[in-house]
Amino acid sequence: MTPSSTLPEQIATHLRRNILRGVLAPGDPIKERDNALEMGVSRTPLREAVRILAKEGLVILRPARSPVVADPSLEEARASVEVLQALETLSGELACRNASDAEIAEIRRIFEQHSSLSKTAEGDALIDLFEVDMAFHTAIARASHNPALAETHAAFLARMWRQRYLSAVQRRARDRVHHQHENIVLGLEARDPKRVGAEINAHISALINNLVRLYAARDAGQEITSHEKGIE
Amino acid sequence: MTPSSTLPEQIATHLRRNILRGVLAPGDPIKERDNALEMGVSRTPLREAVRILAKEGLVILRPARSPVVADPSLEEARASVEVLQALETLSGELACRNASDAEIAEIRRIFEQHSSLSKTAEGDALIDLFEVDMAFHTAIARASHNPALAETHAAFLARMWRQRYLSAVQRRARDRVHHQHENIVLGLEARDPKRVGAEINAHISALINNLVRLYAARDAGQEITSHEKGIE
DNA sequence: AATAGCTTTTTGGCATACCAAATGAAAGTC
DNA sequence: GACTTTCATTTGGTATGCCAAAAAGCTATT
Repeated sequence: MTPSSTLPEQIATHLRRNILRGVLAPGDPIKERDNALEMGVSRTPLREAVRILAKEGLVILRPARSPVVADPSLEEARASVEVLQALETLSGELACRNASDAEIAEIRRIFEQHSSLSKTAEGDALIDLFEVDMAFHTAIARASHNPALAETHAAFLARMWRQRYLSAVQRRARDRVHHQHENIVLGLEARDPKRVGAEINAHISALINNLVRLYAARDAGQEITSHEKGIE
Repeated sequence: MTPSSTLPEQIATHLRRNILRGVLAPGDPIKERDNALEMGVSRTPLREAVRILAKEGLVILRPARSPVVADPSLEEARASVEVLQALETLSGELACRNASDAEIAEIRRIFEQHSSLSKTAEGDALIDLFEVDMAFHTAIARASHNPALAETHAAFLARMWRQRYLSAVQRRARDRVHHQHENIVLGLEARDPKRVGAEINAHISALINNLVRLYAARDAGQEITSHEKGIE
């Protein structure tokens, strides 16, 4: 997907995907020796890759300890999404002012691609669906013509990657997401900052609600998981 | 010699101070070999330190090229301050909801310290004045009780350190800053998010105006600087 | 049999050696 | 004399080796 120029970036992308797909579960340690040999690279670039993921908030660094895959509490996730909300709202408002017609047309194209995928996606295709979803939001951030904003937004998106993934693949949410995305696109085409801002706010608020439910479900299943661990 | 933290972090702090104090001028390359030997450390930790500063936006990384001390254009600075504005506004609004009375009292204390310093500060004391100014805004961000927000805010503050410093020490701005800070404190004590948000917005907007003037002045003096360079 | 202390092993941190790409200078050609 | 091409030097990127600290396992003692 990303023919990233530098090696550490490629490794980071690889690890990121593994974290997203659950191959590396939250709480798992990332041992630099093992992963380095496993991926056929040396420890140095892998080390840098881990720093990149740490900066994105996907892994936690501890002094003189194995980094571990981040496992944010509900409160931590909510706090990050709150910031994400402010960033995306600002993105939308600025995009109304600064985006070119071509950029808005591109955003609509991504929206329609997402909509059609959304109707059929299942199994592994869910990851594709999700990546299109992320591309939609990223395109809006870039259309703000504010590089610092787009960059920070991308960082928070990456940080909430897993949470948004778990939320986005739920069947029940898809219709709502479709309509909210549609309204955002319509607002951009009308270049109506108020409307876009309000729609994005509602969109992210729904995400927060989803997260609350997801965490509640996860915590309910926690006991079972610990039983399984005991059996192993 | 390991009182505070990890070695890369210490190196980053050292370089950061040098950048902010102007020892390393904007545009200067950071050659990892030279700096490493100069500081008596190896390239590996210095390399990591540079990455930390890059993440903070103080240095720019280019593929297969020496990193250079960032020298943001007016448009880049304006873009960053725009994000800072959104972050500080959100901080203020959340602080109205989440801050403890003690935290708000502390913010007032910082405000009053800043006000009294502002009346007399000159020369080197300007740095103290400025640091109190930064502490004021940082305290509000922390009072939001949103760690992700406080962290990101701190990052942008560091990124704009030099710009805000140049702006803050201007005599002409001091009265305005005093009144705006006062209104922010009053809004916080009344726990009125609308008011705090509006005041912070105005405060940062004034900063943007200041930056425009500062950059205009700097660009006017640019020719002289380039003459000096030519002589060297 | 349980626990405390010690030893072994694992793992991350730092230094350094090697490699490849980019830059600047010098020389040769048009 | 100017431009291009090439080669040397500089500099970042990567691999690897060594070291110190932490975790785990074992033994000895109570």
